[in-house]
Amino acid sequence: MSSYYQVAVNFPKINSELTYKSSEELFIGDLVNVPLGKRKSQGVVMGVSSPEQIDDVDNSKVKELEGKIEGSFSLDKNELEIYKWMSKYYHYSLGKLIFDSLPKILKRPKKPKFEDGDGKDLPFDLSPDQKEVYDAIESGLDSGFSQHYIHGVTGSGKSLVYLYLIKKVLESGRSAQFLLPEINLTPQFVKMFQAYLGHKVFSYHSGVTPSEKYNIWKALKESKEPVLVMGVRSSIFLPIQNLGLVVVDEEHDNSFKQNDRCPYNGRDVAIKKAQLSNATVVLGSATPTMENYHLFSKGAGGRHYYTLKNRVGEGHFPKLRLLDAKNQFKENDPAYPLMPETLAAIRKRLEMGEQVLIFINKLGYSHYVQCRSCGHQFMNEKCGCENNLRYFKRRNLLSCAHCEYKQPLPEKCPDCGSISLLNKGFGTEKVESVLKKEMPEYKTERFDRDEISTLKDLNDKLDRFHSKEIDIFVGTQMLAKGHNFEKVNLVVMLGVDSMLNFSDFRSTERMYQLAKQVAGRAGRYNPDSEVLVQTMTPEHNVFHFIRENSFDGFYKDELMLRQICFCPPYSKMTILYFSSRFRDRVVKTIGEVANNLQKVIATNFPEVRLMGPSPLTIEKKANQFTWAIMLKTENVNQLHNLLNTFEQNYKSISNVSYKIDVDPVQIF
DNA sequence: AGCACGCCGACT
DNA sequence: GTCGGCGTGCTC
Repeated sequence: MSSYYQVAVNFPKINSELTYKSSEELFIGDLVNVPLGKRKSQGVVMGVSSPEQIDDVDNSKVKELEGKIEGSFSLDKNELEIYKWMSKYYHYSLGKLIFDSLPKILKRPKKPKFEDGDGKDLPFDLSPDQKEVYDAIESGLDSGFSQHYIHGVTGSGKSLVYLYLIKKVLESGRSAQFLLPEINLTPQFVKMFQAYLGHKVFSYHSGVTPSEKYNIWKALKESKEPVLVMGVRSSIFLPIQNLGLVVVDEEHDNSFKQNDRCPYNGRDVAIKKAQLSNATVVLGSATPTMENYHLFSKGAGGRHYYTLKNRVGEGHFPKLRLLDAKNQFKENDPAYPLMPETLAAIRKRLEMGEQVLIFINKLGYSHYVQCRSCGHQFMNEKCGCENNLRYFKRRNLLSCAHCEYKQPLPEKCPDCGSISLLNKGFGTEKVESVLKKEMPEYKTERFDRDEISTLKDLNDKLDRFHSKEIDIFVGTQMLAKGHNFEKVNLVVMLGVDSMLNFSDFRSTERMYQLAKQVAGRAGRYNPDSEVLVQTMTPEHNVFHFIRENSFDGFYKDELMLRQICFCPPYSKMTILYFSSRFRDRVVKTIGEVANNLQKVIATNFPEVRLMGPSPLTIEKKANQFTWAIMLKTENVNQLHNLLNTFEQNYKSISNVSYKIDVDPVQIF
């Protein structure tokens, strides 16, 4: 006799379980092949029932499933729980979420090779500050779920506190998970942890091959001994047994947010996972997100908050110097975008035998190219995105930031034939070329994605900088994270105005975080180190708080603004996106959806506010037009119920597809 | 998301 | 007659 099974199917639009029958005995969590319409798909067994329990589906429609997936293993209760929570919270198909998150199931994986840690004695004692934080967290390690935040300035030794806590947890026989951004997960960092822990340490990131990922998965499922998993966002799905501690370092980092497929935030999933496992969770950052600072510093819901205010040893904080860049440049100024004071400051440092870092959050030579006589802007029709093409001079390419489109820069304007083309805006490549011209006696090189594509490139560049073969690094955010440069006491920030003008409610927060990170790169050993910022708005409040080194002041000021605009942490936010190849269809559909939602809100969910619809800043990307509706509320239940109502009633007319982004990080 | 089905215009 | 372009509907 065959049994009936409720299966979560790997299919985007199906977020309810489908019923199949099978003569083979299956269990909850088994991964199976299933027929779906005229095709085959995969699924996860979520429930088992006998024939008489099946009343909600026409019995003749129930199909036979095709058995377990070869080489697969079953998901345990903990794994299913976190996936189910995510599926509900992010309004995303459970089956698709699971199959997107699992490693590729291999029939013939390579032989695994895992090494135990060395278990050396810990090299340094904790400082009194660090010890205090450690003791407070350690005392709760055995008493179930608890949440902690370590707000520690760059160089305050957060990592050492993590290391001590992880060691303690492993010695008590439980496992630990350490989540961090890709850029901080260097082999050296992993080796450091491996050296002082007497247990297995798994490292999980984009460089790990599918075969190794599969083996780590399998090893964790079978392992009973305590392990440490150090990994990026996706490592949150690894089935770590007997989890006692979850650490999320650089909690504010945007790389924890996934943007394609299910748009989850790995940091928030990590907190939920710790809760479901009765584990301790520790978040850490030098620049907390407004949301978490608000929750933790108030001690909401029994959360704990600690600060580490001092740099270890003789550490110093660099001073902030602002240069007003208003009306500073004439067209074709040879030093553009570097002001005379900036050049002088750089030269002075170099003459003292120091090195200099320059940050620009933009790649390339110019932001866009414009014809001087007719004003034509280069945004080729062949590129399916409605925005200007960025210019890369060395490769002589106009390239799109949103798709793969590239073309050589034409000799003359396609509209009027003029050969006078103007570069507007600047990026790392432009600044590099200006410095090479202005200071040929010093060696300037770039540190960005354009120049560095492999780990080897990265290490080579860093080695050459550390050995003083290079005097000036011109880089993007790549340079702002994690590195420590002894001979650098001047960092210059350019192009920050485009960051501050951006119409995202988090733009000031991001400016503050970036400036703090950048400051953290320099001046640990020198009392007169400085961060020099060229800006059109030196009077902006954010600079005042950076200069005063007052994060409390900044957060207080910013919280007030968030309250006024009813933005997180004072509201919960969700964005609904609608896309189609045809603009009129998106506009029509989203208009109808907004009207219907307003009606449902008025009758059932009065605490939800709807804004829009409005087009994205770049309305057309890769030949798809996208518009959005924003929802804000303090009432999380009403928001989720409204989204459920929408999903049940939405019928895709003329192929307009939608995407739900709960807790968005990027706004349009 | 894909894939089949079916409707319609343009072709041998 | 029939090829193919694309709008519509469905997945236990």
